[in-house]
Amino acid sequence: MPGAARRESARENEMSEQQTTETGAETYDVQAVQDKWLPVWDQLQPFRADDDSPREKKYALTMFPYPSGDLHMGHAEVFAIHDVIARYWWFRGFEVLNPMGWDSFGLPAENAAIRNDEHPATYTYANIETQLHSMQRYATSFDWSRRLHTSDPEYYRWTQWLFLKIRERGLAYRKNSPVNWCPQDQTVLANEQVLADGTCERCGAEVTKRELTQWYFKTTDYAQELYDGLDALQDTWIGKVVNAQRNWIGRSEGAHVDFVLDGRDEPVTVYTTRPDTLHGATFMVVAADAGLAAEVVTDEQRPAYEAYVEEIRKASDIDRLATDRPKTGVFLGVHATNPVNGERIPVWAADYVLADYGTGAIMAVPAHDQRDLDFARKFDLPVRMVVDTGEEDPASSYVATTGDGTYVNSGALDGIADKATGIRTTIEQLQAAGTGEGTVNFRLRDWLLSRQRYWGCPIPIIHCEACGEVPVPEDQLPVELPELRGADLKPKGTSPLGAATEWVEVDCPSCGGPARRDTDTMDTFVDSSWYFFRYLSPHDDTQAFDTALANAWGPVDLYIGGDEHAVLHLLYARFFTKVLRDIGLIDWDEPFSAYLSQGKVINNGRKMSKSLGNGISLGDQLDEFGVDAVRLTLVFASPPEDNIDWADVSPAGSLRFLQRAWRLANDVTSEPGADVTTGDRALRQLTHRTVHEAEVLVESYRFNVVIARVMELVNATRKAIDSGCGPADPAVREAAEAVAIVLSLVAPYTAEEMWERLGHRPTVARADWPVVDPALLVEDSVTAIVQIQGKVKARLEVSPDITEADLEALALADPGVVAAIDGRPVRKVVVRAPKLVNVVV
RNA sequence: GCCCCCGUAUCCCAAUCGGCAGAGGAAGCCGCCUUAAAAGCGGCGUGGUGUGGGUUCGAGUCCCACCGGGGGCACCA
Repeated sequence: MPGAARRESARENEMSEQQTTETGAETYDVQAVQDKWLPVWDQLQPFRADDDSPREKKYALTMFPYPSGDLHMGHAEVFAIHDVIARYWWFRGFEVLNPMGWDSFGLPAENAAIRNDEHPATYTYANIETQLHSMQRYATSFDWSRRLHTSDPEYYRWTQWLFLKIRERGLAYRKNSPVNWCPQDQTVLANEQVLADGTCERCGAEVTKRELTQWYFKTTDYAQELYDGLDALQDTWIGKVVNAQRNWIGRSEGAHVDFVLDGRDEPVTVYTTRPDTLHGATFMVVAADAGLAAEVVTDEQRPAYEAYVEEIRKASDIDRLATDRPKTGVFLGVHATNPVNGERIPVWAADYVLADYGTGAIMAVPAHDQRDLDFARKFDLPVRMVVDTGEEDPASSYVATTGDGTYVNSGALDGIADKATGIRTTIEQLQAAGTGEGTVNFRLRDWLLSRQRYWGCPIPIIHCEACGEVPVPEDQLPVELPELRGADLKPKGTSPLGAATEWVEVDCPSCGGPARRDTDTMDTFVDSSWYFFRYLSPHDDTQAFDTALANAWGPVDLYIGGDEHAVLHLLYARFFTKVLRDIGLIDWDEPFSAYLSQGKVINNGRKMSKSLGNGISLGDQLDEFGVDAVRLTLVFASPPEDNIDWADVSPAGSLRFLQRAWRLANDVTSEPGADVTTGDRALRQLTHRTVHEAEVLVESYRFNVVIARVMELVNATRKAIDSGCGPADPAVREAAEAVAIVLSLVAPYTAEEMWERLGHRPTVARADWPVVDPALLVEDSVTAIVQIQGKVKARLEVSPDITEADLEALALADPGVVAAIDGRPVRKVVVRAPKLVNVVV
């Protein structure tokens, strides 16, 4: 048992730390320092945000956790990173809103309740208390007065209210459609919750399809704005997240083209990104599972069509998602007319055309689209090249050509050699003829939010046979969950709420007749799409949040979280924000001005997992090395967005450093307030440079480098004490105080202890950030390098404000340089005073 | 297949505007301390920046191609 062995050795360390060394020097007792300061901070409450403060406001936000068990290494990392920023903002004079809460609805609690025959709240709230305790011990700077839980009726009352507001705007609707169904969890999943291999992201079961009537939010109404908004976030959000959102929204430009179908009044509209290849359309394909196919199929072909639909229904999602599987399809017996050349082309149904993308129908141009070409080969349909790219004719090569080329067989386009012109010309033609138009299409679908589970926010709708969907009146909110527990919650394909008869059966609020409550609950992503508004006034029982407060504090200045939410949660929160703006509740457009994602904590190159037996227990690490050393290790290991391999880092080394820093405070012998201007200049310069760099580095999230700089200062101060200006020099005090203050961003216990030993009152967290003296940032002299052909040949100590002419003269007079030039004619001299001279010969 | 990001020492990682490749840590090695070991303290930097081109007085940094790794999207028309 390595864990037990580690705890054993930790206990031995503690015992030895309580003794003093033979020289009488005290040793740093990690646990005692932690026990000492936690209650002091608890009393001082240094991080409570005041809404009425005259200071400039900052909103620091970290994704709130789901309460499953205790905190783990991943939480420890994100809280450590987040705390650097939050504490830094306080130091720099901002009033900082730094709240924390729990995303406390969700499946694990429900599963635990079934397993243990209890209520999901039991598991949920017990874990919240455990995590709260751990977060406090971890010395996070959260303002606990703003704590919230999304599973509290006081919270979900307003989730329901927002749902009704969104519905009033026509942005929530029900529709019957095939949806992703997880047979394991017995619930519907959003597209986002189905992995690329067709399995459930939560339980790994193979996802199937079901026809159900479900609630949706119209995220597609905001597709363009959600896409365009990313431009403004390009520089302040971590790049990969912006890229992931762009890919997810999937904007494409193309055209709608109308094809008249034999015997049908309404033309069929197809979506294409290549309207310029319209002359090469040799057949049309409609999605086999769309209503259109069933409608237009001829009686003669209907049996074949129905057999085909039956066949593809049986295919699993995994089969469907394999990109290299052979094309299948069936002829529908009808023909369509190509609007640009009047040609009649056959209409087929196939499953490679998706019902819910574009119009669910395509024009097939086999010469210039590989999928269409594969289909054409399979069913022996004609292939007509209309863009001559110089490559072999796709009709014989079986390789579709997609590049630029010269148009052929394309009427008015013939001879044009530019794709953009071809597309534009065709769209103009179509528009003039009234048979098509340029359009923009998105991959993004509407957000399916119904879940057939218990432990979530009830949907505040009553279904009445006479009145239809009736919203629960606002004064009757919240619609609280009925008391269900244990076996009542077992998945059975319909929502467990349906079994709570007394709860379900209600009088219609509109007509008073018998009616039934909606028995689904909302996707928990709804809860987390607006929690950052609720933090502004979490106890307000008159409104979801206060508009004035939202406009004062918002948007969030920096949001930190995991990559796993790069698309879903962040996109939904952006959607909610835009809707709330349109409702008139806020006056800004984007919820998170900056976004930083933290990497994962892994071990030995692999994700930590029970099955691999490579898990690292946060609790064990904290017991062995202390909170500060673990926090320091996590922040120092790498830039925040990189993964941290616990096998590559050294919490023992972190602890060693903290002890060295702590010892500085003990060694300082000058009094607080000593006149620093008389202190050792070299050390003072380093101190001021370190503080200045810390500012720049924190603001650019390079926290690992901040720590390296503090380590440098600690090393230099140690040297100054032992073999330099000595412990009484005020510069040593200045350095040690700067170390304590900067270090408090990441190691609050050690910093607090140092601060006290330096003769100050707690808390260092609210001490004055050192004022950087610009005069001390200027070097007394700098080393100028002299290069010949870019190779360093000499170094010169010069004044930092030397002129270019003086530096050049000095360089060319240097004996080493003269020797290196060796009499060759100087062709050019590049001077960058005061650092460099490059002589070209 | 399309789109993003990253390759620096044994390892984790630094390197404002293109300007001396090395700040910090880990490991290792050498000392000091110790009866000894561990811990502690002090010291030592070993590669020329994945590869090949290009631009430039000068490239880790900019451009192109390729290789390797990671991520997003994907029968999305």
